[in-house]
Amino acid sequence: MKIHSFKTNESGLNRFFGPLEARIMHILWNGPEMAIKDVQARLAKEQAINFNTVMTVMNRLVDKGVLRKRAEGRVSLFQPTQSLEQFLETQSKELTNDLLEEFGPLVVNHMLDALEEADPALLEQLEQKIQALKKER
Amino acid sequence: MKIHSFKTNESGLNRFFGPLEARIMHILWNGPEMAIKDVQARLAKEQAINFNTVMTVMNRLVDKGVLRKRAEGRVSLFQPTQSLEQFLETQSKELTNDLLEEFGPLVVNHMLDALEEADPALLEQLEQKIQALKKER
DNA sequence: ACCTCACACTACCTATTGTAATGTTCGCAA
DNA sequence: TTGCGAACATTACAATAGGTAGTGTGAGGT
Repeated sequence: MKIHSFKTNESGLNRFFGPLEARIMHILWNGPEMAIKDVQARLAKEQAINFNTVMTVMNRLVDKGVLRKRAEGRVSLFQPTQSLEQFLETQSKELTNDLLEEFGPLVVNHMLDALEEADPALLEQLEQKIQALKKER
Repeated sequence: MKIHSFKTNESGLNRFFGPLEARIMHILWNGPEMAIKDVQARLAKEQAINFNTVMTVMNRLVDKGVLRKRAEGRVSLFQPTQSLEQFLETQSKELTNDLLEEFGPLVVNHMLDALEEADPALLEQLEQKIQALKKER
């Protein structure tokens, strides 16, 4: 399984995951390989949460292919299959492709408007990349 | 209500709607204001479908704000609140904004790669738009 | 007065996500 | 040796979204 929906009304990891899933991924991405208990302990700092709840969700994340489970003696250790950077890289690439595929020229227009508003420096970056590409040919 | 998820594993209208919803929107976008019965008739050409099923889904689309319902005597006539062009415009703009907001510079890189593969002509369009923007300032 | 047709209301099914009780297994300690 | 406890597995229930459809209601024409 994989991520197959990008939520437009959320932000950050919540765009790809449910709220609990997102918190779990956040923890695993900002720490070492962990057991369920460890993750639960972290989550419990904010508010009480049942061990089994965490386990179920973590196992679902394994099913989805975003976490890897490894048996270490009697406990299972979990870690993301991709680094956060890789994940964002993959997702943004996929989304960008999808967007172009779906909307083509329409997106090119919005791109610049959005780019300008968001961060004019990105416009520079864009232009330089275009120049670089042209030289290649 | 509004559209709040973009499905990466689908294509076309199915990225924004469920399969039946998408077929209904497709019909309404490619024809005049219609009654449920009319839509059902169109759908039924492909395969039998219950009138009430169509009604329920169409009413949900009204709740979501993508269809407008208007009473004409005893029947209700439906039509999209936006043209397909407007809808795609809105969606692509929103998605583009979201993408930039979420990923910033990361997207700028993918954008060009994707653009080149998809359609090098778009690259030209992009460059020209950048030039135009620079002149403005 | 009643029948029909369009619409409303309600409900059930599947999938996803959050939640958690119950069941199982196995090492270690008494 | 027995049995407790920790970790995992299994199962299930709730909510939401979407597809499906039965039953209820109301108004117009006959």
